Amino acid sequence: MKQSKNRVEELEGILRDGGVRVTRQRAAILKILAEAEDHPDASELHRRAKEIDATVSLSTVYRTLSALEQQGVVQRHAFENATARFETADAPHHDHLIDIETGAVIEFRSDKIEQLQAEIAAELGYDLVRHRLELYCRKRKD
Amino acid sequence: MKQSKNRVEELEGILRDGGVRVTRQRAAILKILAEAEDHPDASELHRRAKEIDATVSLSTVYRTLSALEQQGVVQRHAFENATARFETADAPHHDHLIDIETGAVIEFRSDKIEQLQAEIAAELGYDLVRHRLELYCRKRKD
DNA sequence: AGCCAGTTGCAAATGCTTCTCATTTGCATT
DNA sequence: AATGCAAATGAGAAGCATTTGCAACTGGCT
Ligand SMILES: [Mn+2]
Ligand SMILES: [Mn+2]
Ligand SMILES: [Zn+2]
Ligand SMILES: [Zn+2]
Repeated sequence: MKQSKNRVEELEGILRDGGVRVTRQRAAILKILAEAEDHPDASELHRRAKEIDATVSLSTVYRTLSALEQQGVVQRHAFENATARFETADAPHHDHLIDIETGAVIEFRSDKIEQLQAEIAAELGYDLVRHRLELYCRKRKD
Repeated sequence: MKQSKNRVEELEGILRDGGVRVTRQRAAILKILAEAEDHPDASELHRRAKEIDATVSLSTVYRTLSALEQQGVVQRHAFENATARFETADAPHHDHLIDIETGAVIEFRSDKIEQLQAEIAAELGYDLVRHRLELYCRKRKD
């Protein structure tokens, strides 16, 4: 709670510095994003944001998410046949494992894979700018 | 040319065996798919298929692609903000590098990465069913 | 307090993909 | 070769997530 408040102020600062106004609606969306521990989509964020400020419209959620994405504050994910999902970009880079039975999203990180990807790109004459790695899995039956 | 003809007949056989009728339209779409050396989207496949059979409709392209996908004959890819792209599933598994400047798609395969992915899933208590790995790159300036 | 470009809500538009339905067709059977 | 019928087709409508146009509002700076 304390930290998420600081987080929100930090995010608001980033916006202001980027010449973006911190409106009532954006403050609500930022708070929701900072508090989120999952990977909500726009309509879920809208539902949550309305609890703070009932006037927030879905358009503004989308517009704000796009703005935050451009500022590098938020990351957008497009998992297999699903609507776009979002998370704040404060945590260090990680990839996702999706439980194809429940839809649960689990984060992981493999430095080896990260390195191999850069090597592959280099071998092909490219610089790796970003990547997408998603593991679609089923819980192991033991 | 010779091989692609055989490939088409092979594909038609797979369809027939799966209880799917081989229509004029589907034959055209299969031929186009077998000949394709890139990763065309539905509308591009439609454009190409019409050169063989002008009556093919975009609806049928989509319907046929879905059918072929279910039969495991075709694979669908959803690259970053782009329409779905397709390729036949006869080649061994590989992942893709996308040139973010030109849109070019380059195929690659890393057995190390493939193995690491399975290991990561296992460590988290899951069986890896399928995955998606895309490298978004820029050509190296030397 | 006053200004004004940035922001908003709403509704309409967008773009890809899927669906509906009347009509046609593949193909197994005579 | 003719028949029967479920599967497949074309055309357009519908679906759905996301974006956009616009008139009204407002954050943040004088
Ligand atoms: Mn995450
Ligand atoms: Mn490929
Ligand atoms: Zn990664
Ligand atoms: Zn792979």
